Amino acid sequence: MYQLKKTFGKARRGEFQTPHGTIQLPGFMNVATAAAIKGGVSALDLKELKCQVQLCNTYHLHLRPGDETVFKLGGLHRFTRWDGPILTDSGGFQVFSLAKLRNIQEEGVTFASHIDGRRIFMGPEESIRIQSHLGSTIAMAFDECIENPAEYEYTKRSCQRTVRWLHRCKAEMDRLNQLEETINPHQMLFGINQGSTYKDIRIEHMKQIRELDLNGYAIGGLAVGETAEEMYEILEAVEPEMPAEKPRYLMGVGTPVNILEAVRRGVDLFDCVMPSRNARHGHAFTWSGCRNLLNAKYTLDESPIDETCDCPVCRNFSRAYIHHLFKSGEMLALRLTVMHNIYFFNTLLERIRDALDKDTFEAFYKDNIEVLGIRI
RNA sequence: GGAGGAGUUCCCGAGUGGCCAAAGGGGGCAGACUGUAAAUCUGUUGCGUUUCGCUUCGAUGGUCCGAAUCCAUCCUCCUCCA
Repeated sequence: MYQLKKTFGKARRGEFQTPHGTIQLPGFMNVATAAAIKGGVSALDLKELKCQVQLCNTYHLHLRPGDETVFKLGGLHRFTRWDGPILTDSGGFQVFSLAKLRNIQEEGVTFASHIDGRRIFMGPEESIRIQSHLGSTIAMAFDECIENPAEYEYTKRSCQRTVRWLHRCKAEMDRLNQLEETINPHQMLFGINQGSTYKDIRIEHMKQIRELDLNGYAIGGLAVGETAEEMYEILEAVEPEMPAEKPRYLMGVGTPVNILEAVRRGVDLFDCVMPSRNARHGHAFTWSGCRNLLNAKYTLDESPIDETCDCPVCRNFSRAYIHHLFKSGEMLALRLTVMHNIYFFNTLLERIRDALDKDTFEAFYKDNIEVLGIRI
């Protein structure tokens, strides 16, 4: 259940009530693909890092340990010891990212497992069944995330199929939520808008999927090669067609600048691997730009990653120490930098919410939009 | 004392007459990363006045139009035999 509390222009300050707690919006979801945030961060750390929601992946958990296994272990919440909301991605992104290993048909998609090469079939029903087994708070519809650039006619046909898949997802979810053994009988379903960079297809697709009265709506297939400007234009085109009384989720996005720009265009929810993946490569986000802790200039630098940050890492450790840990191949380097970056992204969204609450969003935007994009 | 083997650019290591400033790793320096096939990938790594010049393959001397590569002497290290 979504409650819109305040707006500034298109920007929305809201709350989303779920069976696992209320998500303050705009919000960031922390990506834990295989039921763990890469870099060694567990549910024990997440509260301290201001995490509201975890995102796990249907495809990965289906392959290993298997959704049946997670089901037998009581679902993702019990398995990972995270009691807050969990969103599961449907496997739709793997239709895009595993392009060389898959084959798309009306019924669904056949993948060659990236682990052992065996063929696995996943369609709307399979994806929803797996997500039901995982017991996530929010399930995502099974879609085709189209690569960029895409041909107009192909995009149109793909989106029509994604609509048919969405109806099948909804029917399967309604059925499974009725079953007695279902872990989370109140599992929610979000639909996903596609259409590549074609605004007319995007708009038409959005109009079709909003008919289903789902719990939320996502915009997918962005940040896959198009420019940031193109992405913003698509957001501006699609946003008026999105239901105002439902959360809006921009999938896989993005940089701090992307997030700020998207909030300004009416988006409520984000997820991105960037805080964790970039951290593993030494890249830290700060309130004065991003820095690479592997750079030699940090060898004797006793400052924290970010002088203005009050995360557990910045309160205790120096750039010089973390630089050394990276150089020495210590896994603590990854853990500390991932923790900082996750805290940074969650704090970014928290400050956006504060600014909306205090009617200072425009000033916040102006103060930060330039600096968040620079390299230091 | 005798016999054999080896010394290559920051490190390991390929190269046995010209296509060699010298493969491949590692290390160093930097870059990329957006619903995670990613603790991954890419570039670069002798010096300079940079479509060219200079110095460099243990040291010195030599053969040759041309030497990391062939010859001589020396230095250092390793293995085996006494």
